[in-house]
Amino acid sequence: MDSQRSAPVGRPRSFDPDEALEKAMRVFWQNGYEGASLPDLTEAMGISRTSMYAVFGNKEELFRQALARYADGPASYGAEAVAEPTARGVATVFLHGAVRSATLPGYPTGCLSLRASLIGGEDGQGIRELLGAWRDETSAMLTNRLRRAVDEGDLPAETDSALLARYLMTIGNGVAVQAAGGAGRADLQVIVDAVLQSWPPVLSTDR
Amino acid sequence: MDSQRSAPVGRPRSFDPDEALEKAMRVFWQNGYEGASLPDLTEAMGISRTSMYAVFGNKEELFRQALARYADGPASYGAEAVAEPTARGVATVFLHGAVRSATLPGYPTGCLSLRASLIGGEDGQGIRELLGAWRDETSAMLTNRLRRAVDEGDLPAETDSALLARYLMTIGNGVAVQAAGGAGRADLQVIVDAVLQSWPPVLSTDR
DNA sequence: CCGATTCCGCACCGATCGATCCGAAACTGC
DNA sequence: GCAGTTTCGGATCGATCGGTGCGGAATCGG
Repeated sequence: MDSQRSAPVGRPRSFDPDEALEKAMRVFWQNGYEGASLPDLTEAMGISRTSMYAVFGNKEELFRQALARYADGPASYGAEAVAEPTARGVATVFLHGAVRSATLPGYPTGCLSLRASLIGGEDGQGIRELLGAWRDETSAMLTNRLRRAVDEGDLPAETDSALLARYLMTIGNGVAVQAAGGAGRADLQVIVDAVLQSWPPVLSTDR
Repeated sequence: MDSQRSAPVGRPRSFDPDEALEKAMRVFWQNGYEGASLPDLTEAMGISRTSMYAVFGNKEELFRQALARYADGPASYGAEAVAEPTARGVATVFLHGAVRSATLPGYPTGCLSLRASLIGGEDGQGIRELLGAWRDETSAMLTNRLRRAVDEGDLPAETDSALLARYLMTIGNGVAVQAAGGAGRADLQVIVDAVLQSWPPVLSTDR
């Protein structure tokens, strides 16, 4: 309804919140949640401490919005993957997206949520819950999509779709860690191609 | 030479350094390097702040020794793997070891070095170098072993042993992340078995 | 020009970090 | 018993953390 406030009088905002959020995302991506200090963030965003609190509330809320931007941007390959018409396409887009996202030129390597989640401390509990929820959401999205593939006959009837989703996320996580450790895009591309070569994997529970 | 000091007179040590190091390792494993505070560590070790500094020097040195204990204990599967007579055995022991180590009952889930490495901050630089060195050491160990397998005809002649080692570490890292996220041992076991089902993987650089 | 509004720089808060220092208690060999 | 040595709890240090409050500069509508 009211896209404009009641009385927008006074000094206008001198910076672009979207651009500031982009910078904040990169800092969190690079340093993790607790590793990114307020001076780090505000300096990168080009705004003062005061403005950050006025616009975003606090550090945790800033991270929430940065994560949302991350999920819609560099990490949108999950949503892209489930839109593929075949299960093989889902796996291909997902793993290729993981490689591309973890080795984006001009961005930190690896995965933002991974760098931010593997932290201790009691204050980071809300952050861990947030990241856990996002991870579970991705997992559920993949699981549902793969189950549909089973129903459609695109995957063997005995396929455990949840386990197969976990399989994909395991490879994706490994790719992210490797990228954070300095692995190049070409190497990781070859690795996920090798994984995709044996699709679908034989996830036999019995041994 | 002199296994005993010159004049061991005075109050004897009232705690077992080895046992204390074990406790410290668990705390680091659970909370990461920066996430483990001095009170956390000393309380778990059952010793005072003073004693910790007297015995280990500082927090970073304590972590070094805890990591060494980790590498010789729960994470010794890397060394065990390269002792296998076949490349398939190497991969099997490595991946099964990764699963077992990441889901040890009574221990934190996941991988100590992963939890400790993915942190920012400027003070953690020495820690990151230490963990990077250990990772590179493992990588080199696997690479050399796989190269030997190529020389012995145990793997195809055109195999890129370094890339194949990276392939194994990628899966292992993914397993560690999944375990840290709550994945159970049985699921991860099935996943790595599926990976091993297509051994050796087709790591074709050309597409 | 003027009041209103919003920005920013800066000082400040309590809490926690790793690290150090000190006095008292505990145990050794003589 | 007596010195010598080491342990321990606790106070303390400087630095940094996330978060807040304040005053001045800048920019709007009127």
